[in-house]
Amino acid sequence: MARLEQITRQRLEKLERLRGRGIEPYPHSYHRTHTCEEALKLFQRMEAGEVPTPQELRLAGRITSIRFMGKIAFFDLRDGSGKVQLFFSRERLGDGKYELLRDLDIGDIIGVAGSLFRTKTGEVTLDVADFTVLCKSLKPLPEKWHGLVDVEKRYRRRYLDLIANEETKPLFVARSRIVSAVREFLVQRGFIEVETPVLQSVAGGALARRFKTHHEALDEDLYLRIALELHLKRLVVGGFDKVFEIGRVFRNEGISTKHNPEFTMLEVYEAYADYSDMMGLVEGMVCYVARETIGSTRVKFGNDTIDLSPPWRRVTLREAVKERSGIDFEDYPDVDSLRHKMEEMGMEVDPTKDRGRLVDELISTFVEPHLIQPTFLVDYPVEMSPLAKRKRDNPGMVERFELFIGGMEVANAFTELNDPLEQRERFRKQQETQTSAARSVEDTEAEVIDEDFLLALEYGMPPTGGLGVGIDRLVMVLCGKQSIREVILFPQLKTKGD
RNA sequence: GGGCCGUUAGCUCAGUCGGUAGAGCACCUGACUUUUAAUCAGGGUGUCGCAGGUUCGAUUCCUGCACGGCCUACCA
Repeated sequence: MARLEQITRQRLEKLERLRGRGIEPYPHSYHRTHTCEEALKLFQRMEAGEVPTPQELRLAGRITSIRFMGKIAFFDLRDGSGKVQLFFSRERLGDGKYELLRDLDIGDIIGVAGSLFRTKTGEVTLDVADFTVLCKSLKPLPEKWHGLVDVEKRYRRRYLDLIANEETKPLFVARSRIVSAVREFLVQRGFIEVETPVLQSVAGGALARRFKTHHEALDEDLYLRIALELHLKRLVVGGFDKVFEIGRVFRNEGISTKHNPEFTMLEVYEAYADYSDMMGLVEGMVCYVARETIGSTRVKFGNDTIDLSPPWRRVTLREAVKERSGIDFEDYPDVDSLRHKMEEMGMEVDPTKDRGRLVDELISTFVEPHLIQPTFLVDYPVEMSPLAKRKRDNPGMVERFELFIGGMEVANAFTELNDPLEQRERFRKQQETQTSAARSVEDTEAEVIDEDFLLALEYGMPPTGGLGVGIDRLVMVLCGKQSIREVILFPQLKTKGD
């Protein structure tokens, strides 16, 4: 700490020295003519004789390296686009201005004006005729060679990670392009993007512990949404036949390499479609996004290479579970028999879990870790899926699939249940099992049935296919990152006082 | 919630079989007109995560705590 204080003190002294010479270290603006990248490209074109040699360029950026050599000096200047080397000479700048360089540090932001040339070693460099301090930095940057390694600091001070580690910024640029490509794909197909409330009096559409908040003026408890589903379906009722939303949802559950309390979800609804159509849609979308962003449908993920080119493997949930665990859950039609079977196999089974949750446990224990290549698990038991329509030929099952890639659930889709009476009944059953499942204390008030949603269904929702995609996980797959924190700029960490 | 591991200078890391620490980068002083991990000569700047315990003495051993990582659990 003392070292840091000392460095800050030294920099404050430099700051005062600059002020003493009538230089404002934090001016309001600087009008650059080019970015670093543009400048380098321009010079190549100049050398090729395509454009005339310009008189003067103005660049601005952060100093990332300083090499003094007596009467000359080389700095590296970095902006959002790239890096350009700067050349300063006492001869050109004059004694007074050249001496000012001594009060600059790595990390300071400056504007420079000058002309480009190639050094002896061939690097395109700006011969600086004048420079302007744009921001004096008071803290030393992480070391240039190793960058910032400390994972906790990388997440808590992402700005330092972005400055110090070259690979961080491109990753988040890639994330941005992935989201754009998703949007493009859907918009091209006639889907309309909408925004629905984050603050909800009934947080439905999924079963997860909610974040609670309070609106003062209304004097009403509200919850952060845990899914986009119920509001988007209201819009389908209202005539948005093809609609989607990309938005943050919030789940008050554990944090892990695959879970962040707030994460980005895409939900798509298409009237007159069913889950098979959604399968084709997500297959096409992921493939399109991969080609548009990483330029390939093959991607390295840990020790595996994932091949995203369609068609993807489709296997029924029942077969997958049977294959991996040896249990055919159709043979155990009620909770007790299934639980006994699982206990027989030496699994520790939570006695409050209903049959749907037991099946879910079989999936996550036996099946999910093996689904590295894109795989659709198809046809789920009705107990696990209160918002999905029953299969045409098997009323115990629903038309639903989950998409797994890299051992993670990446998407979930179903043929939406649009029978308002059955929907009410399913909610009611869900509420029963849930209260008996002894949820956590703050959740004992359990899920209230969303009456307004049911009312909407009573007006009539066309047959509809719905799809949800975990955008963060999709980014993980496409960028080959095994922790969700690597693809979220500011992942949730515990507050640390210091 | 449980298990394992980590926390030493601004950054990246050594180290002390228990005698209060050291290297590179960064930083400070000086030299240097084509450097680019510049080089050369000097300079060590630290609550060794926090709190207890054992001990003549703890950064080191023990216990607890905090934060983080991985695993596990939880998780429609």
